[in-house]
Order: sequence, then structure tokens, then C-alpha cells
Amino acid sequence: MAHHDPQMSAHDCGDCPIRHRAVCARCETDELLRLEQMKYYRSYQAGQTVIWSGDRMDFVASVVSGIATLTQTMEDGRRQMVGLLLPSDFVGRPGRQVAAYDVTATTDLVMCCFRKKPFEEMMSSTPHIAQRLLEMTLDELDAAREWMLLLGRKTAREKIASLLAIIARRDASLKLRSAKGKLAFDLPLTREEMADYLGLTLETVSRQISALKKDGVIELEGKRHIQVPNFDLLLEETGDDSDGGFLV
Amino acid sequence: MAHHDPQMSAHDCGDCPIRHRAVCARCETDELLRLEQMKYYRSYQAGQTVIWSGDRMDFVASVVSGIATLTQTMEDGRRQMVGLLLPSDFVGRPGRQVAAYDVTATTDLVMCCFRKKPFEEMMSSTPHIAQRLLEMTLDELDAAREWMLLLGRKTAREKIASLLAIIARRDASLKLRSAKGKLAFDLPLTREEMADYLGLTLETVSRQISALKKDGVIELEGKRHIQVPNFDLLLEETGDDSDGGFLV
DNA sequence: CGGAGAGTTGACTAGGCTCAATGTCCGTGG
DNA sequence: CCACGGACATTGAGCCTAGTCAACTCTCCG
Repeated sequence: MAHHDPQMSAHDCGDCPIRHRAVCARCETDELLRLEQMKYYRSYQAGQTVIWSGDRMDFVASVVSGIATLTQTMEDGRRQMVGLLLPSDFVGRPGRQVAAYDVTATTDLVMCCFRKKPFEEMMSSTPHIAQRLLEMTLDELDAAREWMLLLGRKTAREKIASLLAIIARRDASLKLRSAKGKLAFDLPLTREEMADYLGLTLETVSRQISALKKDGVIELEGKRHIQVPNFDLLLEETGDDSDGGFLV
Repeated sequence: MAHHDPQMSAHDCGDCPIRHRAVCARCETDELLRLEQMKYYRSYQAGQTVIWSGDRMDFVASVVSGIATLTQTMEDGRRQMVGLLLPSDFVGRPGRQVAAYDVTATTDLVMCCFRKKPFEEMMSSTPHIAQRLLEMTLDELDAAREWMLLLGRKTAREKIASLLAIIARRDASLKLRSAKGKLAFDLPLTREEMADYLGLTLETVSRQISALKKDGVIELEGKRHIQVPNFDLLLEETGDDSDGGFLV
């Protein structure tokens, strides 16, 4: 498979699939050239750990393709996922020496990494990167706060419905609204990963998915493929206001 | 009382108590002068609502003194606090028209407000504000993610202990480590507000506080004043690693 | 003294967790 | 080709933590 090549052929930033959404979105041509000099690609297989919390981290990166997760773990093993990283999302914090969370590839993953030192220098000299990073960080903060409401106040059923709605929505936006008939997508997470994201146990996740299936809100094909006959019905199960989330 | 004066006497930024921590921390003298032209103070009484979620918001602001909260409310009334705003914290999002959360003063509150339009213009022309705001936003994101772990995975007792530890730590840092004997502080939140912050009911909050008191972890004097005879004991109840949080 | 708001405590309930057995899918090797 | 093993998932039974509903206390203040 392709990921056995550790050093991907360095693509031209102009052709990059995340060019217009990533941290480099606002950069001019000359700034991109400078970024190209400090960038390198890294690939990970599904399941591989990218960084362990507490590890020294000498780069920051953008997710180019695939999905990664940020998780926190307590001493006794309790785990909470605190972020889901999709293509164009940013990994790492300028000014921080050490990773604050475990970063794991849940699918095969390609990241565009920048050596931290030159990246930080560039950040302070050209405003375009910092501006875009601020915007992205504010979006992440909003997402984290929405997740706080889910974790603190939603029922198990509402949590599952919310997660499915988020994945469905994201999938639909990638497919450019080609969802004519039923909305359908693959779950990028195992039941256990969903549990870690939602603050539940994997058994409860499984039970609630079965319940939503029994009630006709979703249809399952295999364990991972989900069809949504009526998206509004799913939205009603999330507990959110009927109009919520469309402004973002 | 002083807060009946709606327009506080405009202080000189140089004397401002949050000068070195707020969004203006990095600004030079000339930049401060520019900020002074667009700033005005507003005061709120304890319990007053500063902004309702969904309201048009034509300013951004820094908390000068007092404590405010950010909360989200579901249609059926379930509430989750998603942020606690302390002096120097920033309110509002550049580029957003409308408030995303309810902002409420839990104590008497003074805010230093900037008209949004000129503030945004200044942000794009001078990098110091955006730099500082990025730093503050990244800190808030970390705090939100720590809170996600609490909401998703901690027990009621651990949640209470964590909140008390956070308040105690903040209080100690304000008092400049004058905590010779016992650590002691006042709770700035009612039981219900604590419940909304921790994803619990107020009854559970009350019970767990009583339990911590019975077990000698804390001592109560009245309803709001708390003494901590042994801070390490309290930390053990939080569920966090023994060394956690000191790097921040 | 009465009333309102905040807090405490008790009795009971229920939603989600734990532990355990069973089921499904898929790749590997005999 | 099929049997086996392992990873992932489902389902059941029982328990326990935190929620619900309700009574009561405390304190402040008019």
C-alpha cells in the first residue's frame, strides 16, 4: 500500500486538496514557497499513534487526508476524546514544547508537517498564518463548547444521534450535497471510539444504535455503514433546537 | 452603589489592573491610545444578564473585575455552563454578528468594551492584538478540553473536588501565595451554578459537598466560605494525575 | 414575624455501567 | 475449501450512581 512510502512525494501546495481551508489558506504565493521549504509529509496507518501526550513535539501539522483523534487518559484508564481531526485541521500548538493529548490515526492518515521553529518564526513575521490560525482555533473552541453541552446534559440516545448527525452533515458537505435519496455514510469510528468521544461505554453506544435502528431513525448495513431515511427525524433525536448549527 | 454610574470614569489604560494579561497585553503605547478611543466601561450587578444567546453583539470586551459565565440552554431548559470568565478574559468573537452563548454576571462585574468595527479594523492592521488573542484562545481551548474530560468521565465527587481545586488555585494566585496556614476562599457560584458548570443537579452538588466535608477534605463556614486543610488531599479526590496542571 | 431565596437531606427511581455470554465478520493457515 | 482465531459488536441481567420529587432548614431582609 501507498503508506509504506514514508516520505511522500512533496506535492506542490497549489495542488493541495486542503489549500483553501488549512492554516495556509490565506497565504500568498511567496509565502507558500517559504512554507514549502519547511514542510514534509508523514503517513500513518489506521490505528497508529501519531504522538503520545507528554512527548516532545518538534513540529506542527495539517491533516491532509484521513481522520485523527485527540484523547485524554486518566491514570486508571478512563479515556475522553477531546477532538476529532478532519482534513485541513491543525495539530499542535505554537509555543508549546510538549504534546498535551494523545494523537491517533483512526483511518490511514497523511499529515503535512512543518518544523516548529521556522513555522513559529514565520508566524510572527507574516500575519496571514496567525490570522487563519486564530479563526480556526475560535471554530474549534465553539465546537468544544458544543461538545461540553453534549457531554454534560444530553442523554445517551441524544449523544448518539448528535454524533451521527455531525458525521452525516460533514459527509454531505464533502460529497457536495449529492444526497438525493437517502443520506448514507460510513462510520469512521469503532463503537469504543464513539464511546470515548461521547462519554459513554461501548455497550451503551451499541444499545442506543440498536434502539435507533429499531425505531426506524437509521438503517444499518454491516456494522459501519449507516443510512438515514429522514434526516429531520434524526435531528429531532439530538435534542438541539430545530434550526441549530446551520449558521456554522 | 458604584455600579449605578453607567459610564465609569474612563481609566487610563496604563493603570488598568488587567493591563498585562488582557487582549491588549502586547500593545505599545501608541496602540493603547488608539484602543482608548474606542473603549468604554460597562458595569453589571450580580445576577444581571450581559447578553442573550442570539442577540446582536456590536462590541467585544475584556472582563476588568468580577466574574461572568457563558452558558448554553436547551429547548427544555437543560443548561450547561461552557465558560467561566475571570478578570482579563475576553468576551465576544471578532467576525461574528451574534452572541453564541448567554453571558451572565455572577458577581458585580465591570467590562472594558470595544466597539466591534474599529476593533476588527485594528486587529487586521496591527498584529499585537491578534497574537495575544490567539494565545488566549488556545488557552481557553485547552481549558475547554480539560472540562470535556471532567464532564465525560469524572464522578460527581471528582467533579466537585476538581472545581474546588481550580477555584482554590486561582484564588491563591490572586493572593500571591499568601496561603500560609489553611487555604481558604469563597465560592463565587451558587450550588445551581456549580451544577450547571459540572453537568450535575444542584442536589448532587450539595450532597457531594457535604460528603467532602464529612470526610474532612474541606471545611465549611456558612454556605460559601471554604477552607482546605490539606490541598494534596483535595487533589487526590480530583482523579487527576498527581502532577497535573502545574505546567499551565 | 413572614416570606423569599439558597441550601440540605431523605426516599425513591431510572439511566447508564459492569460483568458476562454470545454473535458476526474476516483473514490466515492447515 | 473450511476451520480456527481474533477483533469488533450485540445482548442480557443485575447493580449503582446520580436524577427526581418533596420536605425541611437557614439566613437575610422588609
